[in-house]
Amino acid sequence: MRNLVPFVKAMKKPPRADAQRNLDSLLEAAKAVFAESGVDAPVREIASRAGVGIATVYRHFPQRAELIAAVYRREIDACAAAAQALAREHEPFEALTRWLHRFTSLIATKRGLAASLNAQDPAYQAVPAYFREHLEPALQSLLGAAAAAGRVRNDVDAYELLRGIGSLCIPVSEVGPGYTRRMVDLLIDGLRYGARAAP
Amino acid sequence: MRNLVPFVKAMKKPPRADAQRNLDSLLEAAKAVFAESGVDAPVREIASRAGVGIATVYRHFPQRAELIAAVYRREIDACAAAAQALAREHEPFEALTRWLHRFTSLIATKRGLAASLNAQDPAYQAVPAYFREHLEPALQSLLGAAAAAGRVRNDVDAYELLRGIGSLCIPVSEVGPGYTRRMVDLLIDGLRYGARAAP
DNA sequence: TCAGTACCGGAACAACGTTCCGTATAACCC
DNA sequence: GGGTTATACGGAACGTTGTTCCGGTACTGA
Repeated sequence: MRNLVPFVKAMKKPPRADAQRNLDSLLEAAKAVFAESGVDAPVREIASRAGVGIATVYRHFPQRAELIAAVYRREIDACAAAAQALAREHEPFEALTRWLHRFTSLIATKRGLAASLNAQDPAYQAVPAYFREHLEPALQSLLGAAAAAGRVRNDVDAYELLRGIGSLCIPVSEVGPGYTRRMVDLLIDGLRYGARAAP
Repeated sequence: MRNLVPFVKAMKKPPRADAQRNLDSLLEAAKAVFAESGVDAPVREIASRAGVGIATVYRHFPQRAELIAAVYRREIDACAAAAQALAREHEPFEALTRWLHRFTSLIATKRGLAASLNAQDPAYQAVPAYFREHLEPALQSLLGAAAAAGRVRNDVDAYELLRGIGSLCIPVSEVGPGYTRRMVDLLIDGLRYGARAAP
């Protein structure tokens, strides 16, 4: 039988029951508050909705960005996972555009998420980091496949494209509905301009 | 001789000499502070640099956006004026791209300006308004000429393009130098995709 | 049941935008 | 030049946020 000591050492004690309860209601409250007031909602509002003190929020999430990432983790992971399915079911360019549109609505439908993704404030830095870590590989492969098929140019960096679309998802005043979609499509058409089949 | 009364009535009294002095040092101070700390710099910092009280700032510029617009008014106007010269000296598509790049650097080189251009806070609303009023007509004519020449598609709205580029100018972390330029060029290539000569 | 400690809540501090009001002074008239 | 008035001034004060600190609470394990 293998020596279990290293595993036992690596295991950390489970958190206290009340701490876990608080964490759960915190995530639930944050999700609700983010939905109705945007991700910049005051910490106090999230805390009071969760029925906990302010310090409890900071104890679990020293940086606001970690809370944001935790709330949207599932959706981000699902978006990343969708890339493989799309690649199987569609030809490369179609898969790419469908995924980019999915990514767009992931970001654009959460009020303030796009803005926080692009914020300079160091408290938000973990948000783009989480996005990069999970979504860049997904886009990378779709982009590579479409380029190999000669449907898009091959000189565009996946992460930069991710950030560019993220910027275009920031809501803007005085524009008609569908603005974000039109701009993202324009960027996608830019990908197609000058595409050449691989030699 | 024409009746001068309506004109006299329309003329407003010149401001008090000290008020004008304060306005001047305020603009100068704001320009300096914006350059070194970005356009989000605290009002107190601008006031103290100008040697005036906080209330004086608010008296002249009730909305922060008005101060921003006032500081950059000259550069915005110059950018608008450049459109005509470019249209004279270059063929339509070349004129369009040169102008878009000029617009890009106007925005991207002022720290925080792009972000304030896209902010949702109503206190910043006058910034996009000023940009729209002065720059949309300029872009409109360049875009129309390039579309008429069949060099770019004709289904893109000038104001939306302005806002899209504005969003892409928001600085982003973890990307290499030239990111903004690459994204703007990608958008421009999108304009070219599917262009048809006018019938 | 009881000790020890992990965890809690809210007061407290700092930074900022914004408003208010008593005071100072430039402009005008005589 | 001197007095009067409207204009403009400055900074204190208030409300809202992010963030930290600390005295107290209550869960866990024996």
